[in-house]
Amino acid sequence: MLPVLNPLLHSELRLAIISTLISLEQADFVYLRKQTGATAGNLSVQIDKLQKAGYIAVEKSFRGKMPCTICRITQEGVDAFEQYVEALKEYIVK
Amino acid sequence: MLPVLNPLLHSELRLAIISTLISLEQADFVYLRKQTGATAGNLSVQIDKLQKAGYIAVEKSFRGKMPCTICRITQEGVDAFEQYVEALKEYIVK
DNA sequence: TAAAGTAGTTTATTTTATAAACCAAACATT
DNA sequence: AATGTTTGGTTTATAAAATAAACTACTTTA
Repeated sequence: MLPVLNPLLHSELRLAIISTLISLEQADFVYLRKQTGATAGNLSVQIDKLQKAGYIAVEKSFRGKMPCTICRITQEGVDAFEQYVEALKEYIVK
Repeated sequence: MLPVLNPLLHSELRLAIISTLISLEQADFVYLRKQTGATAGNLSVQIDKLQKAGYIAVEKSFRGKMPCTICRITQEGVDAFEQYVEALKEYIVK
């Protein structure tokens, strides 16, 4: 039997967010929008889900006078991602 | 920008079906149920979608007196899967 | 012949993803 | 100084997808 794919990570946009944060360890909302091509609303919702799961940490501050939302991956997020990738390999590597 | 993941393949169950058929090139409904752990209803629906997309070919026959649904991957399905895997690598390989 | 099992399909429900609408503040224009 | 536009989001509504539950049709077994 094929392993279960963590449903929180098996979503294009959430995977894109995590994937970006894995190699960058910090990115703001605007950067994530550009990197993922997502709409602001969708990005906002998915960031929220990842935060509630403890996979990312979100810090709201200001850059100058503009609001700025900074995201970082947590250790829990790194672990979940690595497990997800291992499971995924069972599907895509013969 | 990260590439788009074919939404038809970026689904745990449909990916499991295609993944199984890639290495087996033929499998019946019962085997797919065991391999994926899916319910019969869900499997039926997802097989249908893959067939309508032209990614698999479905042949209904009888084994003795029991109905038997045999699935095979098509060339279109192989191509789509390979493209999907390439896109996915952008997400999971740093 | 009644009950239970097999191989599915159809339909209804729940969950998820996505888009559209909105908000508050900043900046730029006339 | 009001008016419109852009930025950086959030909230809410809608569409699409996954899943489960119910059903069908037939077979096997007791």
